Amino acid sequence: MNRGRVLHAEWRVVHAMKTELSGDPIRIKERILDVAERLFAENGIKETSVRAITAAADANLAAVSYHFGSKEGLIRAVIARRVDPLNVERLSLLDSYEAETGDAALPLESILHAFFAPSIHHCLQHPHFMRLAGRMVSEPDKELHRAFISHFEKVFLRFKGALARALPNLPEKELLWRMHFLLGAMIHTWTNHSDLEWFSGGVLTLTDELEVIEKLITFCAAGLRAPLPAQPRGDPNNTPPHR
Amino acid sequence: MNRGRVLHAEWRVVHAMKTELSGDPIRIKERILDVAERLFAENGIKETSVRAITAAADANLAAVSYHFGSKEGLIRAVIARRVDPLNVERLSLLDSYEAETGDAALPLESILHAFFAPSIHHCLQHPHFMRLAGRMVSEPDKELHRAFISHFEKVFLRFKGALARALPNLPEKELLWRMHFLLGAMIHTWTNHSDLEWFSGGVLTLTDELEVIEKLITFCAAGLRAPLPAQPRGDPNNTPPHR
DNA sequence: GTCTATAAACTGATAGAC
DNA sequence: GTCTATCAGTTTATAGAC
Repeated sequence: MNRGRVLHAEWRVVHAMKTELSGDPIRIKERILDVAERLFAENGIKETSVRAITAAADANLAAVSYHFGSKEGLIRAVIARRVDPLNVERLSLLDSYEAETGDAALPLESILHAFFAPSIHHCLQHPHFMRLAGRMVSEPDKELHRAFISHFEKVFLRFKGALARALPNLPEKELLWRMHFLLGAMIHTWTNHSDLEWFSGGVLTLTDELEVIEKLITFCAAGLRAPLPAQPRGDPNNTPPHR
Repeated sequence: MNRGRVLHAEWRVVHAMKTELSGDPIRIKERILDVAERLFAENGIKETSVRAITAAADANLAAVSYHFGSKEGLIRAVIARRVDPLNVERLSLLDSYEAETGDAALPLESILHAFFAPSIHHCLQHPHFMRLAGRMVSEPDKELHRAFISHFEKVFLRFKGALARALPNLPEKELLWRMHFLLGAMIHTWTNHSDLEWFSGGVLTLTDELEVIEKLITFCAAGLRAPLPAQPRGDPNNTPPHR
C-alpha cells in the first residue's frame, strides 16, 4: 500500500549520507546559476538549452525544473541574483555622497559616479552578467523585459530627482531625453567590449575600470550641462531642425 | 525516361500564365522580407520560426529555402536590404555638407546631423527594422554580429575622420571613447521607444523626428566638446578616479 | 534531492510532384 | 517558382524509480 513511502524514507537517509560525503551538495543551484549566466550571455537565452546548462553544470536535466520550476524561472533567478545588489550599491553610494554634502545640491559628477561606478565595476567582475543585462534591455519577450526593467524603477526615480536638483534650470522633458542618452551610453558599455576593441583598432579596452568610469562621467556630465537650444518664436514646445 | 522533364516544361507554361494572372507574383520575396523583418523585431530571430514567417507572408514553407537558401540567408537579406541605403544616406549628407563648407572644418553639429538624421528618420519609417538593428549590435551569434557591423566600418572611419578634424585638440583615444558613448545613445534610441515612454511617464515619445535628432545632437556635441580631464602627474596615460 | 526514460511538440531543411 | 510530405534533430517538461 504505502510501500513507496517507506522506500522514500529509507532513501532520505541514504541521500543525507551522500550529501554529507560529496563535496558540493547544495551548491548545485549556484553552479546552475553560474553556468546559465555564462551561456545565456555568450550564446543567447533562447539558443541555450536547459540540457546544455545542466550538462555544463554537471547536473541532471531535471534539476532545472526541480530548483527553478522552468527555464523561465531560471532566467529570472539569474537576473535577480545580481541586479538587486547592484542597485543597492548605487543607492547607498548616492546616500553617502548626499550625507557628505549636507543640504547643498550634489555635484553632477558625484551623482553620475554613484550611478555608473557600480555597473562598470560589475563589467569587470561579472562581464557575462553585464552582457546579458545589456541584452535584456532590448529583450523581445515582453514579460521578461518588464521583469528586468522593473528592478530599475526605484533607482531611476531616485537619480532623476538628484539630477533635477543639480540642474534646476533644465526642463523635465529635456532632462528625461538626456537621461535616455546617458543610459544608452552606459548600457552600450555593458554589452560591447568586443566592438570597442574592433572599431578602435585595439586602442580601447575595458580593462581599467576607473578610466571608463571617468570617461563616461565626463561625456555625460557635459551632455547634461549642454545649453538649451534657442526657443523658436511661436511654438515653445517645438524645436527647429538643424540648419 | 525523362518524362519528369517534359512534365516540368509543361508546368512552366502553366506557371507563367498563373504568374501573369495573380496579382503578386514576384513580390513574394519582398513579402517574406517584410514579414521576417517585423517578426524578427517583435519576437526575436531565434524565436521566430520559418513556418511563422511563411504563414504570415502567405507563402509556402519551402519558399524561404528556395529564395534565400536558409533561415540565416533570410536574416542577412533582411539586414542588407535596409542597412546599406541608410549608410549611403549618411555619407551623401556628409558629402553635401563638406561641399558647402569647402576647405574649412565642418561644424560638429553638421557632422552629427549627417550621422544621426538618417537612422532616426528610419526609426519612424521602419521602426521594426531599427529595433532589429539595435538588437543586432549585441547579437550573440558571432558570425551574424560580424556580418552586421561590417556594414558600418566604412561609415565609422569616415565620420571618425570628420570628427577628428572638427576636434583637433582631442586625442584619438579620447575621441574613440566619446564615439563609443555617442553610438550607445543613438542605438538605445533605435531600440527603446517603449522604455522611453514608460520611464518618462509618457512625457517622451518618438513621434517628432526632428526633435529627437536635435536633442541627440545637443547632448553628444556637448559630450564631444567636454574639456579634457586634468592629467595626473607621472603617468599621462592614466586618469584619476573621481574624487 | 537526483536520476532515467519518455512524452509531446516544434525546429530547419529537402526530395519530389506539379 | 510553388507545393506537399516527411526526415532527422531539437526543444521543454514530467512521471516515476531510487
